[in-house]
Amino acid sequence: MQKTHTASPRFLHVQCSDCPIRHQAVCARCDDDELEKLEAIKFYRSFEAGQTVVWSGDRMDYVASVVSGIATLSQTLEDGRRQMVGLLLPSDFVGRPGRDTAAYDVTATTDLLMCCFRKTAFEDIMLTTPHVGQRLLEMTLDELDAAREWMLLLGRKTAREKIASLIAIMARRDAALKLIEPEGRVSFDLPLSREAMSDYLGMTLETVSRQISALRRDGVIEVESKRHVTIPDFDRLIEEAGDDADGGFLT
Amino acid sequence: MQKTHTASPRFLHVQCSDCPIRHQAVCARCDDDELEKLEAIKFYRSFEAGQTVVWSGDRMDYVASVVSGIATLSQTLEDGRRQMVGLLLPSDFVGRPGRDTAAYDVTATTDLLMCCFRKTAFEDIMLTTPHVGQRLLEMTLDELDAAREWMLLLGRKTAREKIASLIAIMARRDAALKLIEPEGRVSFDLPLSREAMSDYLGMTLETVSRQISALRRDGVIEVESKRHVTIPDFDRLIEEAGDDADGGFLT
DNA sequence: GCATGTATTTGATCTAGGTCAAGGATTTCG
DNA sequence: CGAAATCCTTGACCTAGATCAAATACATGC
Repeated sequence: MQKTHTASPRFLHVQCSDCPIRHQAVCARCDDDELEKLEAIKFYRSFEAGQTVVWSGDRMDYVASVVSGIATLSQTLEDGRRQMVGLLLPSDFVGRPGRDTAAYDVTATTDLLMCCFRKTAFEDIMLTTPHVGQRLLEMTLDELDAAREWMLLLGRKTAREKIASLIAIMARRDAALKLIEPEGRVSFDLPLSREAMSDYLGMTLETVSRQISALRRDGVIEVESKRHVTIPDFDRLIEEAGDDADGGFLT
Repeated sequence: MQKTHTASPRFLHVQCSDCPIRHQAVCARCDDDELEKLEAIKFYRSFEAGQTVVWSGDRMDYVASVVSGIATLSQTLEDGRRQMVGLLLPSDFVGRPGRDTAAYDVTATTDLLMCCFRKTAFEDIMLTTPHVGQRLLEMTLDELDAAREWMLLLGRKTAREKIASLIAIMARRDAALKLIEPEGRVSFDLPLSREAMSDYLGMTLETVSRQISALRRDGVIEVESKRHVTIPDFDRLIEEAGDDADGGFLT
């Protein structure tokens, strides 16, 4: 499943970490000329943990890429039930060319730095620079795959499987950013609060907490502090996640 | 939310129904020259209701667009739990340029006719014809939005809301194909079996059946035969679906 | 150090929806 | 027409996870 698409956005991010503009996966294939054009229309915005970047329905006249920190996309029912529908880690892209209002609430989960491009100017660049559009298509298709894996999780997995899946996803993405292969023991910080996890998984935060405790009791994970976990045996975790062999590129 | 992207794939389908090749939303903006190139690499495939088009992981060396009938994309856990992750109605697109194996099981729910394009040839056309890629990006972004609305449904809606949502979605898509606005009374055939609905909604077919009965008892829908329903008051249905005002372009 | 506030864990209970099982209703095919 | 196969409905019961409530950890500012 993953073999064919050569590079994931995260990976590109790491690859080019010495050059600020190349942090933007979307322009990974740009030459210096093109980067200059992008440079001209870019600006940075930063947010504190907990701040809202935009509300669903608000005008959003830029597209952006996460430089550091974590943001979430979520949807809400009028009575307040909330479902996360996107998790943005460094190098992930937000915003939709061709649409001028945000479709989801975008929230900074940690302190967040985003590199933004004015939308209309970005659209112009897309017209003259086909590979930016092509790259965006690849990224969107990856996101669609992730969303569909996520749908399987939401619709059919048990609470325990959901938690195991999420921990595996976070471990993998963390490892990807660090360029460490997830072999054997893996140790990392959970970037999400219990509440955020519950929004991600479509369950309550109490159930999240209980299942984490259960996985700890059963030796699937070790919990050093509330936020720091170690996975003694990654394969065991994957098994608990109920995933198909190859398992997720869930964003 | 919907205002900005000008034309949905379904709409294009209807608009161009006199020209077979234009059934393919992806080439809606092609000129005659370009259509000719597409014509050269296209072929048709048909399937009977219940047949599998491809299994997840199988080689798939074409991309395709549904001409008539209905297909589903679904994912399965090893123990057989199944989640539908895509519903393909006429004019919808399947397949991913740049990937050579199917990521999901594709199944014909009804008799199905697909218009296929050899993948490598299609990719070549994409390189020389930017607007095909652009159109594909638009369509993919629409699908991603649909997937995310679907995630909200799977993660947070009650059984009753799920059924109401699904009926609303099917009614809307049916209406879109017929170019009839869903005002007042709407009457149509459910294109899915109870089991397929349960795969869509992440619940059991018994619960699907019970909730349909409940909505009938409460006068939200009228059920003429197992498969034919009438919606006396569309707004009432939307309210039952728990949706935000604007409500779904759920595929 | 102490008060205040927020995040997390854990317990006790309840319920929506799953599971198991039995009947109807429709279609298909002889 | 009747047998067989599907598909759908309904009932009785049970469990995973929600809900309500309390206790515990961990910060932060004073």
